[in-house]
Amino acid sequence: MNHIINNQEEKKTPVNFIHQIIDEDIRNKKHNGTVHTRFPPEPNGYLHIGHAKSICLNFGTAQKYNGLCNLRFDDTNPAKEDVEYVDSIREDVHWLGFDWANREYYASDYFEQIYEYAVKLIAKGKAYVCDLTAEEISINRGTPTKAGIESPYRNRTIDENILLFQEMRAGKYKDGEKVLRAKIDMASPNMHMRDPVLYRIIHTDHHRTGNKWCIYPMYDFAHGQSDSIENITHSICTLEFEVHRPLYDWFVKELEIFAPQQIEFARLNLTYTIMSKRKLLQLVQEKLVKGWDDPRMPTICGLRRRGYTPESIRNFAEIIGVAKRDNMIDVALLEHCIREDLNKKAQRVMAVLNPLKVIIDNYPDNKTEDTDAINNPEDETMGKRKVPFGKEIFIEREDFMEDPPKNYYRLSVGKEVRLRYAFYIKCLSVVKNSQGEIVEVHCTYDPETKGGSSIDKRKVQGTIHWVSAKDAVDAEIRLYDRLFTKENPDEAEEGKDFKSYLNPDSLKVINGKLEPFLKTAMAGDKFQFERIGYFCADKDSTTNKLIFNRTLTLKDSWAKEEKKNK
RNA sequence: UGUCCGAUGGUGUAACUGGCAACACAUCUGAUUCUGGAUCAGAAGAGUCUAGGUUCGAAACCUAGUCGGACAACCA
Repeated sequence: MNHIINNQEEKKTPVNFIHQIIDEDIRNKKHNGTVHTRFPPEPNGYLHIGHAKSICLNFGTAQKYNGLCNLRFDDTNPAKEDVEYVDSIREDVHWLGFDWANREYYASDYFEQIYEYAVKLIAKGKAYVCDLTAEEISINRGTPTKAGIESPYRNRTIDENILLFQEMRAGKYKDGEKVLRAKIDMASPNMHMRDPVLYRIIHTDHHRTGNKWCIYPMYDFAHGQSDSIENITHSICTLEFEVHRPLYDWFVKELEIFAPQQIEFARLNLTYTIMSKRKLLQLVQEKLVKGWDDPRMPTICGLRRRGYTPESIRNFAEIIGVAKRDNMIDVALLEHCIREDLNKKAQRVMAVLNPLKVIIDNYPDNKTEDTDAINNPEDETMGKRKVPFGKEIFIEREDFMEDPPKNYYRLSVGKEVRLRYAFYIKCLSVVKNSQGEIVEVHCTYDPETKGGSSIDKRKVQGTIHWVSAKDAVDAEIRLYDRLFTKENPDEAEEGKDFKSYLNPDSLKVINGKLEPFLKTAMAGDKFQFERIGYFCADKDSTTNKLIFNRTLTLKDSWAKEEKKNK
């Protein structure tokens, strides 16, 4: 029985093309049916939602096929890399919910082995030391439509090459003076096969190997070999490496080592978001955001601070699928994923962000009482709490209107609404200041409606949230919105760049009134402020100052309605 | 005037590998509701880039074209 259900479920979930390839490999008993993947970040920046897609794919694939997934740092360029990034990457992958046990590897762990591979290539007459400058090499490489020309150093003897390469390693030469190149084909239609550089000289300390090396392998000469050393069966990467695959395979063949299979998929693009590490770094360095973990950033740490859950991000990665065509996914889908998750989990609470004072004229002057509020209507096990009620309360300014449109359910003079979990109140009058702004609303309450329902079952159209003025807790609320105003900020018009489309309203800081339950909120705690949105306590909070980040608003069909009428 | 890759509703992903396009998001109705949330029911929206071909039958296979992307760091 169980079996049948599982089968049906499997049919329902579409199998992406990578898993189809793996299924086929397993059928053919390739690698004895085992699957071993890796997630290979370069520690030169923080991970973002695009990496999350890759992480979920690599670790998820290993899980699905009962295989393993390594975490491997691709640290072959000491000039750009740093331990700060290593630490953040570790933290983010863990937070997303994946574990690599003791399989934390570094390409730099393999430098000695990779060096030996290079020597082997030289010995086979398949690599040579070249004295051309970077610029000369670039010119000689030709263009995609024009063949390159061979380096004058291409035909050095094997012995000479071995010696020179040893000397490079020994530090005899300055940065840029010599490189080791593969000897392949300067006329290849694939630019990457035109005698690519294998090793370059960089006299810079490496975050792990210190000053042990002054020559470092290039990506192409390190990545595939690292995969091979780790017995990676399926080396999953993004589309731009597709043209590198012939070179990847060439090294494996010439070196006669274990052959992983490189498979490429399309990277994630999100509307109203930039994903380039370089551009994200620019936002941080130019202080256009407050750091890598600014809640507006698409970084994992930014999303975490914004209030996203790992589950929601994993679910998102699952839903968007994996394919080879370029894509631009609507952020609304990401937002749907977090709403769906938080709706099930978030503690409900009442908070007033734009307070308007309401005085209940017929409520006894010094009385206070508790009302019972449900913590999460989606999850009974979360129980109830007490919310204090009194003569003076705050309600949301938007929940009162002097001349409301016909389908306005909320409070206005002469109308009755329900205060959530408390009483029905009816508005009598308003008090205005000299500018004509409403400063107070006077109401009467019906003592027979405690808890929020009346004995006579009379209907009220609206239910609004409130906070007892006397008991309210003040808090700073950071209202975040999308960082860019343009769907694709990378597609800049003439004379503009992505920064021209930064949303000036991506952060608004206000002060709100919260129900006292929130007093003890800890950084990272997530709540639904009823009728407003999802919020989470920020790490900037202190014992005497609470700070909340808005993760996102609730869906608001009234706002939609209002927009339509305009 | 190169090589490689791709093209299915607004967006993304499917289609048991040849049997007349499904799911999710978004959109719009309606029901329901002590959150204008959630939930439930429903609607609209593509005939699969184009042209040929193979076939009883093509989104799928073949050919040509069109459009889009990647590739000319001593970056990854």
